[in-house]
Formats: sequence, structure tokens, C-alpha cells
Amino acid sequence: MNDATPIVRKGRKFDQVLDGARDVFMVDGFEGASVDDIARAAGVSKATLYSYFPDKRLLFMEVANMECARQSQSAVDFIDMNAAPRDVLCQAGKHFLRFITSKFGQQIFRICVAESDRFPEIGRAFYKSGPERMRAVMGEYFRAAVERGDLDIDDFTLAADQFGELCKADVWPRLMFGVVDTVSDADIDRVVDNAVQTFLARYGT
Amino acid sequence: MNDATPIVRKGRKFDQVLDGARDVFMVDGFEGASVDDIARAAGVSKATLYSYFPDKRLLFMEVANMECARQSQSAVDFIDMNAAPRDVLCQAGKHFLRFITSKFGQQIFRICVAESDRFPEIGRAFYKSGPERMRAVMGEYFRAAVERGDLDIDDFTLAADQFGELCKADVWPRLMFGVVDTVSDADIDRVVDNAVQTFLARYGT
DNA sequence: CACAATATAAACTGTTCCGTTCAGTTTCTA
DNA sequence: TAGAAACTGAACGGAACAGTTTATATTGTG
Repeated sequence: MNDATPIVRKGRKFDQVLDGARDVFMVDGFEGASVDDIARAAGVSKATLYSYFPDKRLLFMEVANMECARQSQSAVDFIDMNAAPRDVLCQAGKHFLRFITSKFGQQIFRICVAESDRFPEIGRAFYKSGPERMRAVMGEYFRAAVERGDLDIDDFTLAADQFGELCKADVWPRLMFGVVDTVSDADIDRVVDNAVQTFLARYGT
Repeated sequence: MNDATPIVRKGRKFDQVLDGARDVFMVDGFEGASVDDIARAAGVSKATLYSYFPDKRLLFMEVANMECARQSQSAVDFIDMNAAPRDVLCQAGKHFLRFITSKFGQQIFRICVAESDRFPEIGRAFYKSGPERMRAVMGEYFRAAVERGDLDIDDFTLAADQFGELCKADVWPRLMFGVVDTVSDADIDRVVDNAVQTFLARYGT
């Protein structure tokens, strides 16, 4: 399981390969994406691709890591943490739900769930930069809000998880399993408003 | 999209095929499972298998449907719908969480999420016999409980979804993404008890 | 210019696997 | 017990795909 041929980053076309791989993986998933397709999408020969990456799996890992890092970076930057809890939660919930219902969020989730059985590193990397990061950020907010007397929470981590799950109700599974293929803003508003209401019924002051 | 060759249920070895398919799919996933392996595991020739099922996809769908139906049936049978709401919810929640955290429930979910992009029927069928069935059963219970004055719910469907999601908090994503690979009874109790508490804070009387 | 690193296209290897076919055997049933 | 229905085993067609090789071309650099 040791990498005799580690990833090589030098060379003019490294980024091209990564971009092409990202595009194809996002459309076709891991098994569904053929290396020929990736090479074509990247505008690169297959031999060149294999000179950068020893195999398909490591190529995907590199793409997934990049993409998760990029997402978690931009995810929670723009919410005003000093507003009233109801507003903070609504903003955060809607932002979150919009992301996980986007074509992009869906596909990353799909691939990570499917492949983390065969390649556990993929799943763990996703968890760290996705759910775990959300936990941390919300936990921090909860701590401050409790200190101000705005919320009454004992287990910050569990509360954060509960909120995230509440936001998924109804709309997310229907999308994930292809019962619908679009989610309206009205749906998002309805679900998140309801999630916030339930959440505050338990943890509000 | 019409099935020129529908599933044939007569024949001595129908159940053998289904059992073998279930075992192999659960270990190898959908793409990973080869039809030859399934036939071998079922103790049946490939020709026999194909005399029952027109293709691999429909074979899998049958397995998934059976298993979901079996599960939701056992949940309905097992739970005393006349107990106090807190007890009913605790029982239902624990039953549900035990199922979706079982090796079996995990794998079904994994496969359906992964494949419902390429084969939407798989996802939709799973949704119908899984989440949607849970909605129906819980919705019915809610209606009765509201009539008795035990609960105060306006949107039965959304409430059912919220309860299901609340039960997943914390423990389920960690399992799904390989952060842990076992869930203790204590974890299940803790998460469900908390889910019930949050749920009743909103909908209890 | 010369030379070395990098890139290319295309053919090739080896494998996996779905689904079909068919001649022959076993099991059921009337 | 005879014919029908179900089943078998093995082979095969055909396609997809990961990864390699080869002979050639492009690019950057001292």
C-alpha cells in the first residue's frame, strides 16, 4: 500500500489534468469516469496523465481533497454571527442547504459515500472538511450565544449535528434519490424555517 | 422504459437467487458484484438467474425493495403504538437507527445513493419503500396522537422527516464516512433520546 | 545549435464482465 | 410414466476499460 510512484507536481500540464479530472469525476462519478475521457477533457494524452499520477484512485483523491478544501474555505465566511439566533440560524441553514442541494454538493456526497467503503481515506477526508468543520464553526457560535443568554445548550456538538440534519428534512433525500431533480427557493425557505423553529423550541431561551 | 421482460416469480429457485444476490450485493456493492459471483453464491446457473430477472439492475432493485419492506414491517410489528409518545418515539427511533447503522442498512444506502445518478429508478424505488414508507407509518401515528391530544403537529410529513433526520445526528455520518466503524448501543440511546427530546420540545403537548 | 525534458497519438495487452445460446439433465405433474 | 417445465454448465460475443509501450514531435535552456 506504499506509493512507489508518488504524485509529481512539476510539468506544464499538471493543472490541466486536475481540472479535467474534476470535471469528469463530477459528471460521471468515480467508477463511471474513464481515464480516456479525463485525458480528453484535460486536453492531454493518457501517457502524460500517467506521468503525473500513478493511478486513477490517487488522481481522484487529489481532486477530492482540493475540492473539499476549497469548499470549506468559502462556506461559512459571510454569516453575521451577531444577529439574533433565529436570523443566524436561518442564514446558516439556507446557505448550508443550498450547497448540499447544488449539483456539485450532491455529486461530491454521492462519490464520497459510494467510495468510502473501498477507499476509507476519501470518506474521512470529506468528513473532516465537511461535517466536522460545520460542527466546529457552529459549536463556537453556540458557545458565544449561550454566554450571552441567547441559547440554552449543553451539548454543542450534538446540537450542531441536529441542526444540520433538521435542515435536510424532506427536500434533501428526495433530491438524493432522484424523486425530484430541482429544489425551489421556496422549498429551502420552508424547510429551514421549520428546522429553526424546531431547533429553537428545544434550545431557545 | 417499458419492461419487455418482467420479473418472473415462479420456479423453485427464485428465493435462492434473491438470497445469493442479497449476500453478494451487500459485500461488493452494485458495480462490484459480478453476475457470475451471484449465480455461484445462489447455487444456480447464470441462465436460471437470467430466466428470472431481465438484468442485473432489476435484480438489485428487487433485493433492495424486499429488504426495505421487511425492515419497515418489523418496525411496525414491534412498536406499541398506544404507549406514551415519548416511548413510541424512542422505540421507533432506536429501531430505525439500528437499521440504518447496520452493515446492511449502510450498504443499501451507499449503493442507492451512488447508482441513483445513473439509474434513477433504483433511487426512486428505494425512496418509496424506505423514507416514504416511514413517512406514511409515522404520519398515521401522528394523526392518531394529535386526535388524542398527545401531540400538536400541523405538517405530519415534515414532522416525520424531521424526526428521522434528528435520529441520524452525529452517529450516522461518522459511520457513513468511515470515521468510526462501529456504533454502540449507548451511542444509539444517547442520540435517539436527544432526538426525542428535541422533537417533543416542538411538537409535544 | 544541441540536448534533454516533456508531451503526443495510437496501437496494444490483459482483464473483467454482462448477457445469450444451446445441448443435455433433472424435477414436477397430469 | 410420459411429456412439460425448470435447470445446468460451459462456451461465446462483444464491449469497456486501466495501464503500457513505442516511435515521434515539441519545448525550454545552456
